[in-house]
Amino acid sequence: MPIDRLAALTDAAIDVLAELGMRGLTHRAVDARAGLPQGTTSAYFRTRKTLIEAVVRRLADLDRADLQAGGLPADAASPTVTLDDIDSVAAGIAAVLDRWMSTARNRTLARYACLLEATHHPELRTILRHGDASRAQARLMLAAAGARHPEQAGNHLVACIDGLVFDRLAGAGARTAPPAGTAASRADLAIAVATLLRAFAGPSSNARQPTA
Amino acid sequence: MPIDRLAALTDAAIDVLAELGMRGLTHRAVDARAGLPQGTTSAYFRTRKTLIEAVVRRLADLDRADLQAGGLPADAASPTVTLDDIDSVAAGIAAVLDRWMSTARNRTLARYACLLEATHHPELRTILRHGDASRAQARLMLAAAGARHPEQAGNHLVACIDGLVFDRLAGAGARTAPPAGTAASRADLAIAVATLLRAFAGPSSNARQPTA
DNA sequence: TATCGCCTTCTACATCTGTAGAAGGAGTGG
DNA sequence: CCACTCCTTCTACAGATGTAGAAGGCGATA
Repeated sequence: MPIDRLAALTDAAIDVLAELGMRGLTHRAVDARAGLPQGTTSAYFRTRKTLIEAVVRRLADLDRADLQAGGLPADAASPTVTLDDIDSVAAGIAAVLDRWMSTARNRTLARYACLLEATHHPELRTILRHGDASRAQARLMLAAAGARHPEQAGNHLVACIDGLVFDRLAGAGARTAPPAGTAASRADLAIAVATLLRAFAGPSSNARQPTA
Repeated sequence: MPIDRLAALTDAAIDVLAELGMRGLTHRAVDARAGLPQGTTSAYFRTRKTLIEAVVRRLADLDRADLQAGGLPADAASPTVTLDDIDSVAAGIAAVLDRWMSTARNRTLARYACLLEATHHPELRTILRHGDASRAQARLMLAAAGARHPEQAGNHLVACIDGLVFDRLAGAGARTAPPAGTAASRADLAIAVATLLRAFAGPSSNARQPTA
């Protein structure tokens, strides 16, 4: 099983997923998209489930590589990023997000499709731990900044940032927000992210703790 | 075309969509779910596209009804809600969100599936203006609270709140956050929403404006 | 009551999809 | 040169799916 063949197939599958949706993800569609003869995908992934699992695994791998390339340690063992200059941190995060929405648009859309799929296929959830590394980073950042409940605040922060991305890709933001890949998009995102960082790092996020 | 029959079919379709995903949404599956004889859905919605459009329309209708029942004016002509007591406003919003994730879970999941679908079917986007009313409300609230760029801040706010919901339904929050429908869930959501309201209403969200 | 129109239900069928296995071919070791 | 193995490609086929139209039933109207 040549590894480049597998990568080509799973990458094609990710594109198909992004462009045709979960419904369009078929063995034959992946063959066509990859420019490989019919039957190839079926030979490598005998069942559809294995195909989807391969996609999910590949998404996780690509995300990990992405994080490392962006300078953030994926294992979160070393807290490199601090909140000394919130605006520059926000700008960095905004740049990553903007790439997710432009260059890596298909990958991001495919990930959302898989997240939705994991809702009724729990076995995907163990692989698709999207954002786990980001979450760990966020926790460390917020803890270092003095947040009183960094775990909770980190979860909220990452969920909100994800919401910004989803909104621009699939929600109303697709109409209203500046188009991805532009400086305006990054600026708008940076404003939102900076606001979030300040909010969740500051004392206002510690007003109360859930009582139950 | 009896209206109750149509409603039964589209409601069943929403359930199918939430439980089986876009791939499982077939005429026959809707028949089965609705407990109606095979061929019924096919008779009412000759093509699959009309079925999906009916689902999207129904989702929009249900959302509108939901907002009105919740006391928020759907047309946003009258700004009833102010930010005088942020915590109580946040608690109210949290209650609505928690209902979306428990009682109305299927509907919410179906909406996300349709949003993703609208990515490659633009004609759905005109119908599925999810959150438009909420956005208008948010703008008014933030403007009344003195935000400098209420339009932008409102968009960010609604996107973030949606992110909180999506995270709990399909993301990591499904594992980490307190289960929907409980007081703990509402409390946790209320903390996050209050933080967001304070952040986007306050001056910190007005640090800069996109330059382009 | 007979006829008509409409709503419902059933059936047909071409196409698509998932999955398995056969056929072909290139490289390797004897 | 032959046999063997593995990878690739092709073909088969059962079942699902989208869609159209026929058959059946039921109330209204003359």
